[in-house]
Amino acid sequence: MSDDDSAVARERVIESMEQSAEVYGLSRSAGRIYGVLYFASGTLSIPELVEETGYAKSTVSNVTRTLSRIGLIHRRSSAGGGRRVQFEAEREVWFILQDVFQQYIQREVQTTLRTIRRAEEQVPPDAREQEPIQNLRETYEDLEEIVQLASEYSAAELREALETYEQ
Amino acid sequence: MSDDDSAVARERVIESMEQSAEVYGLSRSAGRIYGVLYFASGTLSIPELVEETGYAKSTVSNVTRTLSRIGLIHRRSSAGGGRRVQFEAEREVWFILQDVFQQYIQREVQTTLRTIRRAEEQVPPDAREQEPIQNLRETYEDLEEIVQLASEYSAAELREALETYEQ
DNA sequence: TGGTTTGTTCGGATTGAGCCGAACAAACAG
DNA sequence: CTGTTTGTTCGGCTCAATCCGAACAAACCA
Repeated sequence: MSDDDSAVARERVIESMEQSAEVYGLSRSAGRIYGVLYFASGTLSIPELVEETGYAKSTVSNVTRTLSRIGLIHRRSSAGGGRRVQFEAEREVWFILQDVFQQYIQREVQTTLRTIRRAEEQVPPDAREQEPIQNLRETYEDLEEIVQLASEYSAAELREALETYEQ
Repeated sequence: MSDDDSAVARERVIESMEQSAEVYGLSRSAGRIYGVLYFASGTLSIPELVEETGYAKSTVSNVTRTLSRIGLIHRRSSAGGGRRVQFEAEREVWFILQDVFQQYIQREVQTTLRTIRRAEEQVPPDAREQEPIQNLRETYEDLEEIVQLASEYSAAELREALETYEQ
């Protein structure tokens, strides 16, 4: 039964997405809802997502909102037609990774860097605390630049940039 | 009071580390304990960490174990002397980021890739599920290579590799 | 040897996140 | 205008993580 095989394979991948979602600070339900949308041909409404995922309507409502906000799925407000809101997965996987990355890493790096800089200004130059703070700031400045540049490249470009860099 | 200023700045940075720890999947206590060790000159024992952080002895014991396992701090078992176990922070911040990165991203990428590959083998080539799975695999293969290469470079090298890559 | 310091392990309290069902609001269909 | 379908919001339940204190083991000291 290759139809069964396909269903099993699909389910495996979606389970894997549930796990990945947890690693990246999202909920399991977010992983499954995205997965169902990723494999769907076209768009799905909230009742359809309830049917496909088994989650409660309220859960689907909440999770789709956060997924839309981050950019993992898109809200297509169909003006006409019976059902109102339709959701579609962002299928460009690299975009998603960038979005998640941005959401969690870039923001963290920037707020941390701001705090460190303020702390460094406050510390007298001869204090014992000056050197470790400066050290911290310098690494985070590198990191900020790296994250910034990485977010502007495609996966293939990034890979090539690293592979061709020999010194 | 520049002494106070130093103390305040130090506290700010440690609080920032608590936050960062949470973002990277560690506990607040882990962030604080690392922070105290980062600013300490030399090593600290568990009782000293209890005194400095305000956490219970059991908490310090558990957290230092996990931090050692990941590589954020180092356990210096002083053979002689009154106190037994001494801890020292890994002060090379880039190493730490690599460790955390490796712990959370690299492992996730590899297990995901394994699952995707298995799923792709299982799916018949003409199935509707074939194309999205293949798409997923290709992006993750790029990602695996990127993460692998990135983990081998220093912050400065990585930054330079990205900055000099123009096409 | 007895007492103290150190470190780990256990059970339990507290907290927060995730999810559900019910209640509600709003749009649509008959 | 009344029913139904859709979507959001609210309160509550459950479970897991975090942290604490107590109990225990082991090393050190007098």
